[in-house]
Amino acid sequence: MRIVFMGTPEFAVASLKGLIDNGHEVCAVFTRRDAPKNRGMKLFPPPVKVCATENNIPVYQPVSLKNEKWKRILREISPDIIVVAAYGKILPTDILNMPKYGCINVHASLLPKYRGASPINAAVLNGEKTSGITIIQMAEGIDTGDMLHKISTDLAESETYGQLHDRLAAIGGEALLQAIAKIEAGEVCPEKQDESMVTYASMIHTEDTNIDFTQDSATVSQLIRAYDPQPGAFCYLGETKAKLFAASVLTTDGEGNPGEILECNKKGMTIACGRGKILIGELQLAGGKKMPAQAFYAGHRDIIGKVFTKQV
RNA sequence: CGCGGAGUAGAGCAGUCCGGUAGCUCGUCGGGCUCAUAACCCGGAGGUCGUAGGUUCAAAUCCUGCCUCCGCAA
Repeated sequence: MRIVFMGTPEFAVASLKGLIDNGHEVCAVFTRRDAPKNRGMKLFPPPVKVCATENNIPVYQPVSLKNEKWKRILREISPDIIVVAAYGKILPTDILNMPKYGCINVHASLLPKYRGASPINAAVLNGEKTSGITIIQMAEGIDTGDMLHKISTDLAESETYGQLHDRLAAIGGEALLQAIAKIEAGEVCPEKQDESMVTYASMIHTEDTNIDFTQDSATVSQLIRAYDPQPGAFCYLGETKAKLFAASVLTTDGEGNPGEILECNKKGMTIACGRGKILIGELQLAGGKKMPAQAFYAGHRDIIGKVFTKQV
């Protein structure tokens, strides 16, 4: 089967590698354009581009697929199927219908829950016990297509976004291969998504990652883990911005002064929430590197009793 | 040249403004106490202060170049 792969970030690399390693014919890779990033606004190639280049697969980086030029190129490649994984662009309807088997998408949630851009973060943020991968037959609209294949996985206690991301990326690769096998064998039975169960996980904004310690410990812990390690949930210690990582719930009851640092030891930093307490394993202050809470305490022996605040 | 912060023992920090003996907490090593310990007590090791120059009797500290790391913004 001739496959065109479309994807951009690290999450998609596992799927692409899975196709390559299992001998599928990946004729071309579409990915977003190299974007100016970070200090100095240097250009960075998307991870998928790096992987494709290493495997000598032609890479295309269109600004918009609506342009006739790209549709023509796709027609020339004439794939049997287009596999999309976190590509970050909308595919026009005529491209969705172009290949024999259409376009399928590797989505990192159990649809119809968490359609949209940040399904993995959303699962952690909302304290889900289970998440997974859904392979869908792409249709118009964001993640609306019929479901072809699903693999679910249970979240570990205090699992972070990063940990779940890596697991789901790997599972995504497996699910994709299984789905393609079913398609090739003609055994797919598309299942409609239950529209009454649909929820959305939209793009992450900075304010979403701002920690509010007046909430209960479970909610605070989930928020921190939902953005751990990237981009990192933040609050302030005095004037200094601080990102907190490796959060877990210590207690779920007991009133406290929200944000107050109660204790610091080898296990981490204990912080009071509106209800209950959480433990923070690592933190990072503006300008500095991420470090274990114990290391931070070594250089800041006066922090017990100080308070993390939502705003300066 | 997008804006800004920072490099001092293995880790985290102070000292820099105002030049003059290298300091703190943790870890580590040795010893002690203890039924025991992540607790406590005593002692030790470990740093050409990122790097290259400059100023000076004297530079972690003042000046200049370079390297590296980090936050913001995208």
